[in-house]
Amino acid sequence: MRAKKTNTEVRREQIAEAALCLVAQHGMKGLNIAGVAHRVGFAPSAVYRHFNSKDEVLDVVLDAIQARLLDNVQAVCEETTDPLKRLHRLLRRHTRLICENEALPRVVFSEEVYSGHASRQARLCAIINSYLAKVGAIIRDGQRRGQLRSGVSPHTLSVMFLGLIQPAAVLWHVSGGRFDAMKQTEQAWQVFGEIIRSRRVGPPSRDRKRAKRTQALGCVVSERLKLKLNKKTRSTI
Amino acid sequence: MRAKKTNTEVRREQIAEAALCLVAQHGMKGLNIAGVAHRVGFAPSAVYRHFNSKDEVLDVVLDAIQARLLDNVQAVCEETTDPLKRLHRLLRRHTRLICENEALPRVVFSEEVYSGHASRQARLCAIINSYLAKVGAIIRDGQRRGQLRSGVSPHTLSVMFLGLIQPAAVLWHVSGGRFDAMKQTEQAWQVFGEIIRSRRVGPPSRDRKRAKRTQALGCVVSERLKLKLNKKTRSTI
DNA sequence: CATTATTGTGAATACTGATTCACATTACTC
DNA sequence: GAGTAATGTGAATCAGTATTCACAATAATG
Repeated sequence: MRAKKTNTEVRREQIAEAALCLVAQHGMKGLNIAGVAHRVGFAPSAVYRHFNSKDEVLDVVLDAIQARLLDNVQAVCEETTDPLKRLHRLLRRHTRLICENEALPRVVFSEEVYSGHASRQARLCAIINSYLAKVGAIIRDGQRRGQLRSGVSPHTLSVMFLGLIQPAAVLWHVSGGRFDAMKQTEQAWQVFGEIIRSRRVGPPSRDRKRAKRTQALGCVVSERLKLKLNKKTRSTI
Repeated sequence: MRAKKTNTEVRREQIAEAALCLVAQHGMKGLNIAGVAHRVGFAPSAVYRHFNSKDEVLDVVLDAIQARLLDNVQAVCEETTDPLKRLHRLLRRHTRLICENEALPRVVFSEEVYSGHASRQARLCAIINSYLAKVGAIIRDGQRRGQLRSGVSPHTLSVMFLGLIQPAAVLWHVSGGRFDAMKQTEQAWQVFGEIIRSRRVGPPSRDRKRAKRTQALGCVVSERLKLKLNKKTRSTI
């Protein structure tokens, strides 16, 4: 039974989808031309009508991953304008995305992307940075509007934001789903959210007369610490 | 020139070291029997005098990684008894460990460990959990001694602690060392340290008469939040 | 309908890497 | 020093997988 002749654009999408699916099920070692072809309903050699090499298939897989990550940011930005809510929702979305698509971490951390091919590693770096930039923009916006604490660079905070998700995702993954990543990130958010909320800056505790709080959960940070943080604010990336 | 006959115990260590070195230089794909043998000064087939399979080589590599991680914890525990200092130093050590040994993330996130072989994935899970348990013990100790805030489970905080390191390490790695992971974790520590320091628990801000701070950088957390966090405190892992 | 470009197929190729094995050499034991 | 167990070697085997190619079928075009 010969496969029906189908337009290349359609085939490319089918192949990308099949690839993601295979990775989710069997990891990157399951991402072979024969497997992809079989899943599409192909002979292996047919793949080469639509891609020049396996590497090109991986490239479109990365495209798909980038799209999903950035779509999440856009979605939360459309859902609400409150920076805290945006971050909270993004946290949830991101966690869910990773837990529901095992393919993502598998591709990202695969030899071929994470530490193999230099050009793809650079692409991954660019993807992460574009994501961090968008998260950073949300944070910066919140700082300007006075809803998020200033005194810590948005970039540092955006990396910390990522740090809420990553270990939870890793644990979820290596525990075979037994670790509750959503619960962990939710609890971590309570702690993290507490510290990124804006608060009045007060003097050290010896002189606490001027320390006034404007938020129910406000914290006090010393001027000294604030300066210290500001000095180190620019990352080299 | 024939390699000198050497005791199996010595050979096993040499092979494990060679494997780690190869992974650091060329990633997991560089970890092949021929490469290991060449680095030891062997013929490939000689490896099988000391290991039954490549899988067993990977197992001792995991042993080595586990040892390095846990050694760091023990080291900081011997350096100081102050929980905050312990965590801070562990953060530095861990970051340095990962940045100086690219092999670690490459092995941990490799297909063979992270998502391939189920038994090795379980071992990785056990390794991470033993690490988290030790970090959690430091935190619990600090809570009991009143130096770290209570109201958040040590486990949640230990995962967050890991979250300070992981994204920094990932960025350092994919940026080819251009991202300054030490700087990032140091800045993140300033923020994180601020929130895990102990503070007196006060009522919501409406009734702030009872809110007293015992620390210069103390923050106030509502009873409501504290209860909420306590409820979710036990992880399922 | 005839032509042509596109797409699909199966076999063949080439390469990589783990593993085995019969045999050689060396250290150790008595 | 003879015998034995441990270790090293080179060649061969086996399996998997990307890739190519000559040819077949099909859709599109005129």
